[in-house]
Amino acid sequence: MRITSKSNYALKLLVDIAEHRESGFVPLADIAERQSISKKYLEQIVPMLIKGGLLRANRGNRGGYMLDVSPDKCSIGDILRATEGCVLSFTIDPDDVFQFVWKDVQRDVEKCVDRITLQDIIQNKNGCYDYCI
Amino acid sequence: MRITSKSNYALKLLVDIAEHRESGFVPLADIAERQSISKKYLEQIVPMLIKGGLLRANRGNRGGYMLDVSPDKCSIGDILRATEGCVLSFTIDPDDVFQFVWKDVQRDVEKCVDRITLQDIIQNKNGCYDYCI
DNA sequence: ACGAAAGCCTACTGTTTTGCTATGTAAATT
DNA sequence: AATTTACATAGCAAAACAGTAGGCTTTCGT
Repeated sequence: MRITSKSNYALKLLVDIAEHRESGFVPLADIAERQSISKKYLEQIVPMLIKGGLLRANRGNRGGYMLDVSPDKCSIGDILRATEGCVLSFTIDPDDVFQFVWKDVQRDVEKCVDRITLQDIIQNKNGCYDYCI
Repeated sequence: MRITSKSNYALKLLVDIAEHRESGFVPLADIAERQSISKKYLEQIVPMLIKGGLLRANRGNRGGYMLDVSPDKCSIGDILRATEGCVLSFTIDPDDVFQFVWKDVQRDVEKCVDRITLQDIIQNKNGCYDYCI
């Protein structure tokens, strides 16, 4: 299993927006600079987060992005589902004898990542691990 | 995150060997045929499992493989660590601000997969999910 | 109405990983 | 010595990853 950089970028972006949510819509250029991520690459990630219901956009001058959920309702699982399609995938024949094993792993992992929210992360930037099993 | 077919093959191989462990060393050719997996591909997977301490080999006539741990001491986590290098990897800068998040996810996921053993899988082939969270 | 500032869309590219196949070598048992 | 097994290494097509690049569209402020 592997976490891609895309998911980490999405996390950075969402936390950045969450932390600047009083100032209205946050432009991507600002995020890209603050987080030192290629703006062009972020532009590809952002539509996934919108489709996933996590972000809302406003175009034009003074536009940008805004959270579409409260930080305590946005989990790592939500981010992964948005950026990677699903939390845990496998290329295994649907009627393989051991499919049930990986399905179970999938379910368990999903529970893990759905337990950690943006809120937790913002509050525990120093790493309190309160949300862990 | 993604489970590769290699891990599923390793699982099949280990379960097969576990189920035939009364008859001594199990030759790879038999496993390959029973599980309909390319023997040549299995030959690449098997050294990883040996290095991981899960398997023991005997060469020559009447040779083959044998479990080097009891089925209740061999977890899905052990298999993943052997075949994929680790349970959950990420290509994220070691001093990234959010490393701790993925480290925590890693730790949680590890707990999930270390809870499921070969024994469980052999006994619950019908999918009882007793070992799940 | 206009221009700048923002987001949106799509194509291309180098690199790495995956999922094998192929060929040959070494060891142990009979 | 012959056979049966495991061991080692190389190669290769397809997919996924991690971006880069260029141009188009919408909206706000003046």
